[in-house]
Amino acid sequence: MADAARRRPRRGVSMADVARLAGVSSQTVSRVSTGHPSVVESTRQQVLAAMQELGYRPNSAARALKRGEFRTLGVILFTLATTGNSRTVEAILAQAAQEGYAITLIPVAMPTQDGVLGAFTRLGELAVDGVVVIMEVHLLDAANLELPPNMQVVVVDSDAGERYPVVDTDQADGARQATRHLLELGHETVWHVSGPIESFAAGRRTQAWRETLEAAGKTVPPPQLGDWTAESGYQAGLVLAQNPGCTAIFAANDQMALGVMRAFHEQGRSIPGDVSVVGFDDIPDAHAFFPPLTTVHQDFAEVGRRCVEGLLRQIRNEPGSPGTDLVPTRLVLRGSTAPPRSA
Amino acid sequence: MADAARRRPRRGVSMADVARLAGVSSQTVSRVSTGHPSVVESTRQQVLAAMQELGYRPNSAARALKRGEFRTLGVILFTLATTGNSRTVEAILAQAAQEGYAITLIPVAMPTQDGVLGAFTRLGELAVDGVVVIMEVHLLDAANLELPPNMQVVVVDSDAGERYPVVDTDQADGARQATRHLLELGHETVWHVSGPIESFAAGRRTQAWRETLEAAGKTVPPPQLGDWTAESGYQAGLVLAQNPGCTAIFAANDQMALGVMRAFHEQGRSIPGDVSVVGFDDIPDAHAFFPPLTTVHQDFAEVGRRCVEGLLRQIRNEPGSPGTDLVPTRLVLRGSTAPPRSA
DNA sequence: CACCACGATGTTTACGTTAACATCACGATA
DNA sequence: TATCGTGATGTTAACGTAAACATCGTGGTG
Repeated sequence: MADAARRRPRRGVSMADVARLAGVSSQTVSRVSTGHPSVVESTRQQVLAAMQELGYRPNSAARALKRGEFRTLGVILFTLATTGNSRTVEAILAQAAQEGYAITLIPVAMPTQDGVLGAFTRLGELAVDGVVVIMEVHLLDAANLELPPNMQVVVVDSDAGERYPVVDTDQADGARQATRHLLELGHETVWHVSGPIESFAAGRRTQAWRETLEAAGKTVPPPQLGDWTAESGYQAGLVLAQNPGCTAIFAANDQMALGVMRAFHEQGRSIPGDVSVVGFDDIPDAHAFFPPLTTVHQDFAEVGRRCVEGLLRQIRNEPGSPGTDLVPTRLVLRGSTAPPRSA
Repeated sequence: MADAARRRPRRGVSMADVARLAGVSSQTVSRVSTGHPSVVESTRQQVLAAMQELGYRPNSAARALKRGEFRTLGVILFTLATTGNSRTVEAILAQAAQEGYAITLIPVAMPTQDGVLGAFTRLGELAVDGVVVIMEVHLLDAANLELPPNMQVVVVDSDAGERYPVVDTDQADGARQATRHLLELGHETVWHVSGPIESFAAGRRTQAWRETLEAAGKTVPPPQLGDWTAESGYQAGLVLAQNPGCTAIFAANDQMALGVMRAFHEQGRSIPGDVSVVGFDDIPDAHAFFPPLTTVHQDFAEVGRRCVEGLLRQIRNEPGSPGTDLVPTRLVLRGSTAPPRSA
């Protein structure tokens, strides 16, 4: 065990070491390492053998220094705990890997915990060629962090369209589809459990819900304010369950819909018999809820794909389409919605 | 808009540029940049002003090359889609940030998609000082990927204790607590919905469930095989619901428990009246399930903390405790369990 | 047979930073 | 006043790689 530490050389094996052993120049080693064509097969084999023997690994710092690029993208976020964030990151990860890029996660502590970031206070030191910001840009400002100048940026879920290219799910259209679906089933109006006010996505969903009701000439009930958690949905559900006139609910995400449904179950109200519920996100569990949840499907994979493509386009200095890039949503019909009893 | 591209210099601003503008040597710029004490205040201000004006950002590749370390840890995983993985990553992220380390995510495509990884075929090129492997090490082997020699490694959720340091939740104890709880409530025996066979964690949970039943002299019903998804839990639930003797179920994770409960609800069987259900993980939504789920709480934050600490200890060549580091679990009692009707 | 083209390989240099050492000015001390 | 120490700043070199250029040998062509 103790020799494990001893065995580890302070510095790694370099091209020069490999070159010496293989009896070639280090440039030839470099050529083998990068797959350059003009190396004769016999030489290549010698070099590969030497690499193997010494356990050579290219030093990516030196490589990045020489090439002027890291082949790494940063992702700035508050948390991975929300389904939306982790799925977006996963999609970005997949797409970036395909393009030969690595992903570095950059957590931003909330303003209240400032200083926790330690060495990362200065975003500028990051070894990345560009960043995807998965949060409200103004929250970044609030956290007293400034995106470095000359840094390529794409923003998700934000109103930063003026300042940066934005990729986002078509929040408004999704909310519109959800609300219309409930109206078309014959419900008098649709009640709403919203996300937190500081979220741009939540704001857009609420706004589209309101506009859809108004356009249909329906009354607009006061929205219940939630915070994305199932618990907040439960609390909202307890309030709504008091109201016998409430027969249709649009929750701004699936977790809150889950909480709402629990509240109604506990009150002995049936879903969708007494009340219809629609969510937003289409998390993997949504179809296993009781009843399976009708919800707005977000195409996170597509969001991730467009983020990476947009960012790489900027990095490669290719012409890009600025402005907001909207990824369409679609309503997935399941068992949590039905016409009202009276209909 | 077009000038945004033009404005961007091909190469960044270097210390030499700052030094020239500030009228000092680049070494002094370096000292300011790294916060070295022996720089007189007036000089410091000049340098800072020059940095500001030129938009200087230190080049971390050069820095890493010089220092011989990246201040970055890699996390190797298949997916972020499972709650366990994303929460573990989040915890690792938080702890690493506190230590001044960045996190690079390294997705490993399944063997069937080999080649997709492109530039990452050779794990060795990664710009990391060490890696956390969140997967079965033998699966890494199957994917034809080899951990580079001389790379510092910590493994989560694996049986690799012989080859690498391992940090893991105490799977066995959690499963034991869950099973015992149901037996103590008076149930004849406990049925089980397991995770996929290739998962070490799933195997340990199943094994501990079986041993607990045997130790109590109970019959061991055949486990239902799931794959962590709510859908597979639902399928298992449909099977178990056929069996009137089944009054207590231990599902290997919360999502499958969710599916199981839906199956029982659909059959008109009440929970916990007719059947008690226990999950594993304690995902945030678990207390919003209907009914709120009794489950085994995993301390992901602690797992992440110990991973990072263990890895940094290795990197810093400090004496570490090898072997498997088990993080305790605890059973959280909620509304999905009760004594059997007959009791 | 002289010359040239081309492919394989070697040599030089620069990427941006920082450790180590060198220098310099200034004030304290004998 | 000569000397020395101290703290601020400058100079040099090296980290590992790869682009650019240089060299060498071989085979083809007029």
